[in-house]
Formats: sequence, C-alpha cells, structure tokens
Amino acid sequence: MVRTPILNVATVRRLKAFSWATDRQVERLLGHMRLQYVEKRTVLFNEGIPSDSLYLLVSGVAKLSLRSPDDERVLVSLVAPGELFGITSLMPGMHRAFRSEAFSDCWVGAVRPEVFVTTLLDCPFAEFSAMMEGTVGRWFALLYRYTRFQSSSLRQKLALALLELARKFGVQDARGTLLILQLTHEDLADLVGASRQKVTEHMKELERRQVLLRDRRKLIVHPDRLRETAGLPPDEK
Amino acid sequence: MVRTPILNVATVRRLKAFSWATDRQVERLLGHMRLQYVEKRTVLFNEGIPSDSLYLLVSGVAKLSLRSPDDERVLVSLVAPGELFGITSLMPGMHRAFRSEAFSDCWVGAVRPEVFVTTLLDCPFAEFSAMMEGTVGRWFALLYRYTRFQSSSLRQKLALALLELARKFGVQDARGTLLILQLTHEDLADLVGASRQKVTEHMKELERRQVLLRDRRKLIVHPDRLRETAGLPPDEK
DNA sequence: GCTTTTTTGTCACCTGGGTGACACATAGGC
DNA sequence: GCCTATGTGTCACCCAGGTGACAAAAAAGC
Repeated sequence: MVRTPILNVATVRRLKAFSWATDRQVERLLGHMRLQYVEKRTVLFNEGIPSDSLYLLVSGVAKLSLRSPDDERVLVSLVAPGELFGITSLMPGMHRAFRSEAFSDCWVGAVRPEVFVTTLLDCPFAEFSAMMEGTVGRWFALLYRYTRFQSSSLRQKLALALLELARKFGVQDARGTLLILQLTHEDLADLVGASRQKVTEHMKELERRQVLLRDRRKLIVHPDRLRETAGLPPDEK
Repeated sequence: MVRTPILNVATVRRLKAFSWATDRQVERLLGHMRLQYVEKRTVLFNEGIPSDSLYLLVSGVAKLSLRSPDDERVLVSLVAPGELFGITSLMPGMHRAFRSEAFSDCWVGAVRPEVFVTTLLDCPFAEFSAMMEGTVGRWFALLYRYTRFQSSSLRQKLALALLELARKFGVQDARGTLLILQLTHEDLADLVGASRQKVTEHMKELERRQVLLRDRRKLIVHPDRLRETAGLPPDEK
C-alpha cells in the first residue's frame, strides 16, 4: 500500500493550486476535501453522468478522454498534479463531458463544487454557476465540437457544424429547421477545416439523402438526421 | 443609415441574454453599455491584443476566427444575437484568443468586464477572474490547441501536443526539457488523433532533426524548436 | 434589362495519413 | 535471469480529402 500524502496549505502552495486564495481560505477548503487513492486505469467518472464533485489532482497523472462514434478513444488531455479537473461540476446541471481515469496511480482530492465556490469566492453558488454558464458555456460548446472533430470524417464534421448552427440560428419551419443565415460553401469549409470543393460534394450528397434542403441560399436542415449522420445518439434534450 | 435599436430590459430578455440576472441588475448593466454599429467585414478586435471589453451581440452575426501558420483563416465560431463574446476579458491579463469581425452588419454592446462582474455577481472582479483562470483556464488551453489542430499537419499537431505536455510535465534538464511521464507512441497518437505508426515515423524524424531526444522511455524536448515545427511564433512568455 | 462578380458543381490528379502485417527491442513479472 | 507482454520501427498498399481548372448558375450592380 502507498503512504497517504499530507495535504496541507504548504502542499497546496507547492502544487501551485488555488494560488489566488488566502491561506485561511485554502485551509477551510481542505477541511472539506476527501482525499482518495485511484489506481492506474481506474475510471473516476464517465462522460454523461451528472457531475457533483470537483477534483484536485494531488499526485500522479490523470487522463481525460472521450469515446468517438466509431468507438475509438480520443485522449483529450493529461492532467498534471496541482490541476483542478471535473470542471463541468461548476455549471448548473451539467453532465460530465469527458471520462476521467487514472493514467498512473493517483491521489486526488474531491470537493463539492458549492463548497469550493462559497469558500474561495464568498458568493452564492447558484449565481456563480449561472454566470459561468452564461459566459464560458460557449467555450465549452466549442471544445465539445472540436474534440468530436478529432475522429470524424468530413461528412460528420459538416453535420456537427450544421447542428451547432441550427441550435444558434435555426427557426422552425414546415420543412424543418431554417437557418436564418447566408452561408456559402466556403464559409462552411472554413468552419470545418476542409476545401470548398469537398464541402460542395458533401452538401449535395446530404441534399440527396434529404438531411437538408436549400431554398435559394437559405438552408433548411433536419436536426435528427444530422445527428444520425454525425454519429451522435438521438436527441435527449 | 440604420436605426439604432432600443436596448432595454425587455430587449435583453427577448435575446435570452443574462437570463440569470434580475431586472434591476440588467438595468444597471445596460447603463454602462456602449452600443455600437459594426459594418459587415469590420474587425472588432484582433487576436493577441489586450482584452478590455466584453461584448453582447444585439443583432446581426459576428464571427470568431484565427490565423493559422500557413495564413489560412480558421473560422472558429459564428456568434448569434444574445450571445456574449470576447470572454478572454474575464481572465486577468489575458489577450484576445481570436479575431472577431462582423459577418453581417451588427449592433454590439460593449461593457468593461469589471462592471459586468460586479454588477451581476456582487463580488470583486480580481477574485472572480482569478477563479475563472484557475478553473476554466484549462478548457481554454484545450480549445486553443484544438483550434490550431484544425489546419495543421500531423507533424505540427505532434509538436503542439508535446509543447503542452512540456508546459505541464516538463522539468529543466541539461539537455532540454525532460517530460516526467511514460508516454507510448500510442498515447501520443490518441492525443493528436493519428495512427500509432505515423506517430512513430514522425517522432523518429523529430529525433533526427534534434527537436527532441529519448533517454530510455523518457522524452527530452526542445520547446523552441517545437514551436518552430508547430509553426508558432518564437516564445514571448 | 444587361453586365460583372460571386457562388456552385464537377472534373482529373496528387498526397498525407490510415491499415495490416511482421520483425525487433524493451521492460516488467516472478 | 528468463519469459511474456508491451512498445517500436518499417514495410507495401489504399483512400479520404486537397488542388487546380473550368463551366454553369445565381446574385448584385447599375
């Protein structure tokens, strides 16, 4: 068995965690932190489950990953000692975006997000977390799309991009979701990082498959079918 | 010329912006917001400059983009009315990550981030922004890497990933920056979304070019040369 | 309306990176 | 120290998607 590390203010400072907080605040926070040992390869949390804890990596290396449509694992990031992870817990009702597992044997400290916020910021958790959602929520959505892009074909990337656009710029229409936006194939190509020509080809193909249709230069998309072509599970929202 | 839109609490509610704030707070915030008209194609801010304003898109469509090493523009996102953007301003001393320009003619409201935070959250800006940095800073770093990935070759992606690892897990060594991490080529492949074989090939090539070297299964990298192979400007930090 | 510019559609051809296969090297386990 | 499992190096081959080129169709000016 491994010796339990000592987690006190000095250790936290050495880890360069919570550098903005006072000693007093850190001390108070540590009082609420559960330290746990996580053996290599053990999953700490899985994507999609509700997020109720915020973690501090004390020692070892943790890993954030994501399962792609074709069941490959995308390694999103490696977490170093001193880093906070499981940050979705700071946003209201948000589920885990990534799976977290121990890349090597780890010691992690877990704390409830409400305790974290109220201890270090002295502001109601609900307000803070609504603020987070309203501001960095967009970053999160982008990160989500880009991590998906990693293991997607061009067609899937297009579908993902169009889904995002439908969410932002779509209005309901008899024929589907109308994008109130003048988009050229070149814009789409820049968005998914592809050539204009291939975008044209795939858009034609999506039209043929009735995933979308065009009325002059306005797009009308069918979100369900887009999700399907993107390799996402059917909508649950 | 275009009619200036009326920006009051009702408008904000219709835009679904600041949904978590009270009418009173919104009203106070609006008092500090400068409304401006931005003509299509006009650049609102450029990547790399200090960020001192937070923006609310009132009407039109804005665009966030990024210039890649080979001078292509990566279109990162399109901003819809009601969205906040220019969020780097909420983090201390952070520079703009993306360029923002008007995709169509726009009306945007600009507000100082300190005013935004103190009005809507009643908590000192410095504390809030340190908290942001300590928590969602990691997301931001990831987003940065992934947006760069978009227009990079495998070699560049590898260099970017290794740079991130060097920042997190590197210790100075006579021969360069030693990564205190046992990484297999397969791990690297998962990180950059490539096949194990090609990663092996490129790692060999990087060794040949003296961008990195290996001591048993530990990597020693040369960050300056990595930046160069990644197509990034020389370090300014 | 007619002209100019921008976008779309479709080629043929090239290339970076994926795949499968297999030999060799290394590192743990015991 | 030996054995087994895991990682590395290197093929030959294939394919998705990039590139350049050009015609047709739509939009935008005027």
